[in-house]
Amino acid sequence: MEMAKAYNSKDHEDRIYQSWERNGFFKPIIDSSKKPFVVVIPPPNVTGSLHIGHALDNTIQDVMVRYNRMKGVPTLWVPGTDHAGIATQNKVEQKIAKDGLTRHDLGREEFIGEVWKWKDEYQSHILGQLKKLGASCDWSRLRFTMDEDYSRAVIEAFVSYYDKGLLYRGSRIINWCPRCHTSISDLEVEHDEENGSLWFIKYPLVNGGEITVATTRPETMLGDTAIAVNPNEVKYKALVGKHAIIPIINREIPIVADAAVDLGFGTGAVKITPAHDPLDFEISERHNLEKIVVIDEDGRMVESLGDQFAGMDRFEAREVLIGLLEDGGYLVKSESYTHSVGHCARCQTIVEPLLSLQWFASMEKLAKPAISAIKSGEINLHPMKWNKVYLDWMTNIRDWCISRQLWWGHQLPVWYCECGEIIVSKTWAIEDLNDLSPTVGRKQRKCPKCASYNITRDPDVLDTWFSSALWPFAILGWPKKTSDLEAFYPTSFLATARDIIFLWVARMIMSGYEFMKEAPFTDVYFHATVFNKEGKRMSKSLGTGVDPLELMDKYGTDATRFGLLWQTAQGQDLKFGEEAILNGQRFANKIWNASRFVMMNLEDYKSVSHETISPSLLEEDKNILAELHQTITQTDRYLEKYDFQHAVEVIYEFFWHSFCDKYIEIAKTRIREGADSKIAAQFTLDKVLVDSLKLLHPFMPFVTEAIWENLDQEKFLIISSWPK
RNA sequence: GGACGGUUAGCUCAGUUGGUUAGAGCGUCGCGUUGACAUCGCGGAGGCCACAGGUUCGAAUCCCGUACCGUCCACCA
Repeated sequence: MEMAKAYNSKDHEDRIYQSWERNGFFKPIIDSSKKPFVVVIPPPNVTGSLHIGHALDNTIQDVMVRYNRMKGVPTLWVPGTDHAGIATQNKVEQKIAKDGLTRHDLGREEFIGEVWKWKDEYQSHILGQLKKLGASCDWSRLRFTMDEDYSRAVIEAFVSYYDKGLLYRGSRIINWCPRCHTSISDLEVEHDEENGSLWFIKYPLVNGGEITVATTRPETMLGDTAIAVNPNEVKYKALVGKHAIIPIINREIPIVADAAVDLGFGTGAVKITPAHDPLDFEISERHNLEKIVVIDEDGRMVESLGDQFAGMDRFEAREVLIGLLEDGGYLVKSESYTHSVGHCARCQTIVEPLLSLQWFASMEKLAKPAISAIKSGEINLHPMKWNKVYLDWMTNIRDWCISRQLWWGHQLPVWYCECGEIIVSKTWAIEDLNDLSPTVGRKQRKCPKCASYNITRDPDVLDTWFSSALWPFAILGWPKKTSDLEAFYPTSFLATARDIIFLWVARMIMSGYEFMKEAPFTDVYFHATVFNKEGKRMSKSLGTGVDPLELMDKYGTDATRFGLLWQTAQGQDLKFGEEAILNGQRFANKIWNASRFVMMNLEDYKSVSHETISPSLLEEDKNILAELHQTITQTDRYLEKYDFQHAVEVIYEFFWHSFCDKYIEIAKTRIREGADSKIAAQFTLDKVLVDSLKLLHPFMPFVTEAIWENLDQEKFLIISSWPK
C-alpha cells in the first residue's frame, strides 16, 4: 500500500470516524468484574455552535476516554445536549422578531413548535462538530434534557423534593429581567461596576423638621414604606417611631431602627422600598412594613401611581423625579458614585429586584452532603484551588428561585384550584407529557380537595439548571432502575468550564446525593478558559470566537486537538493562537512520514521473536527502547494527574527529537549498508513506532489510525491497546 | 468589601519537593539536506525570571509588601 507523501487529514478523518462507529468501538462492553470508566458530556446548549472552549473540553474528555478504553477498561462516554431554556427561547424570539413577530403572536404551542425546529437544526450541527472532533461517544445513548424520559425524571425530582418539603412557593424579592420577562436566579445576574449618582433627598417630618436619605435609585421612593436608621445612631435616636412624608406624593411613612443600616454610609438614614430591594425587604419583614410594588414586569412604573408616573420607564421616572425634587427643594445634593449594577446574564438588561410569587428550593439541607463530599475527598476537584471557591459558596448557600416565566422548558407539575389548593401531581404531569401537543390546561381535571373542575396548571417552567442538575443519573435512566444506571453510576470523570461550578457542578453533586445517595462522579477537571490574543473571552457575540470547524478543516482534527492541549497547563487560562495548531499539523505530518519511512524499511524484516533479537541489540537500540519505556511511564503518570500539556509534551519530545532526529538517522545508515545489526535496527524501529502510535492515539486519533491501517496489524487494534 | 489567579526570551507559555551555564513552540539569524518529512535537519542570537525587602550557604521557586492585568463571590442605600 502506497502512503501519500504528506498526511492529508481530509483523506482520512470522516472515513475513519465512520468505521469506528460502524464497528461499535464506542459502545462499552459491560464486564461486571471490572470497574468502568464513565464520562457524561457537559451537554452543550442548543443555542448555537460549539466554540473553541468546547473543543478543548471535549478533546480532554476524549483523551481520557480513549486512554481508558485502550487500557481495556469498559468505557462509556454519554453524549447529549441541553434545551437551555432562557437562552434558546431568546434565540428563537430574536429569529421570529425579524418577521416582526413576538412569541405572543404565535401562542405558546406554536412558539414551542418553532423552538423544537431550532433545536433539531442546532443539535445536529453540534453533534456534527463533536464527531468531526473525533469524540468517541456512544451515540446510541444520546440524550436531550427535554426527551420524554428525561422530562419524567425532572417531574420525579420536583415531586420528590416537594414531598420532602424542600420546595416552597412564596413572595420574595427575585431578580427580574424586564426584557426576558422572567425571574432569574442570583447566579444568572452579572454585576458590573457602573458610574452612577448618589442622591441626597430631604424627607419632611410630620411634626416639623426633616431627615435626609441617600439613594442611587430615586424612582423607588414612590414605593417607600419606611425610613430606617441604625439603632446606635445618636443623632436619629429621637426620630425613631416618628413619621416622615415622602416628597412629591406626600405619603406618610414611619421611621424605624434596624441594625442592618450602616452607620457610616450616606446620611446614616435609608429609605426603605421593600418591593424593590432585597435588603429593604428583609428590614420590612422585621418591622411589618407594607410592600408596595411600583415597577412592573416591563420595567415601567405601575398604573396605580396615577397619570403622573404610570407607564413611565423606570429610568425616565428617575430623571423626572430628580427634576421634581430639585424644583421642590428636596434635593440636597448629588455625588458621583460608582456601584455595582446587576445585569441579566443573557441579555445584559439591568435587572429589577422585584417582589414576586415564585417557587424556591431550600438549599441548606441539600448542601450538607455536598460539602462533606469535597472535604472528605470523596469528590476531587482539579486543580484543587477550586475546593475553597466551592466550599465558600456552598457553606453560604441561599435558596434557589427555580420557576421561570418562560415557555421553553419543563413546565412545573403544579396545578392551582379555585379553592386555593396547590396540587403537585406526577401523574397529571406525565399524562400531559404524553400528549403530543402539550397545552396548558388541556385536560379536564378535578380538585382532590373540593372536587372543583376549575383548576389551572402553573404556566411557568423550571430553571434550565434544575434539569441539568440531574444529568449524570437521568441520562442513565433514572428514576427507572435500568441496567445502565446499575452499571455506570457513579460516573468517573467530569471535564468542564469553571464558570459553571455553581450553576451546574455543585447542583449535580447535591442532587446526586439526594436521589442516588452517592456522588455523581469522583473527579472533576476544570479546564482552562480560552481567550483570544487580546485577552478577551472567546465569544461569538463579541465577534472574537473561533469556529473549531474552521480550524479542523484548515489544519486537521489531530492538529487542533494537539494544539489545544499543548497550550493547556493545569487549568491555567490561555490566550489562544493558531501557531500551536500549525505546529500540531507539522507534528501529524512528522508522525506520518516517520511511519512511512519505517514501513518502507521493514520489507525484508520478519517479526523475529524478541528472544532471538534481544542479544543483538546495540547500545543505541537499547537506549531508545529504554527511553520509550520511560515515555510510557511518564504519560501514564501525567494522565493520572490530568496534566495533558505535559503528557503531550513528553511524547512529542520523545517521538520527534529522540526517535526521528536521532535514532532514525542512525538506523538509516545501518539499514542502507546492510550491516549485521540491520535486523536489530528494524526490530527497534518497528517496536518504537508501534508503541508510539498507541501512545499518541488518545491525543491524535486519526493520523495514528490512518497509519495503523497501513501497518501489518490487526485492524483497529490501536483503539484498544495501550503499550506496557 | 472579600477571595483567587497572573506578571519568565519579540509572541504564547513550561519551570515538579529552593541547588551547577533558566526551557519549549512560534518568530528571528546562519549553515545544510532535496530518495521518510522544506509541514525537514544542525547551529546561533535573544531573559537585572514585574518591583522592593526578608529567610537561606544558595531563591524564578519560600515569606512580607507594592504596582499593574484578569477572574469570581458579595443584600451597604
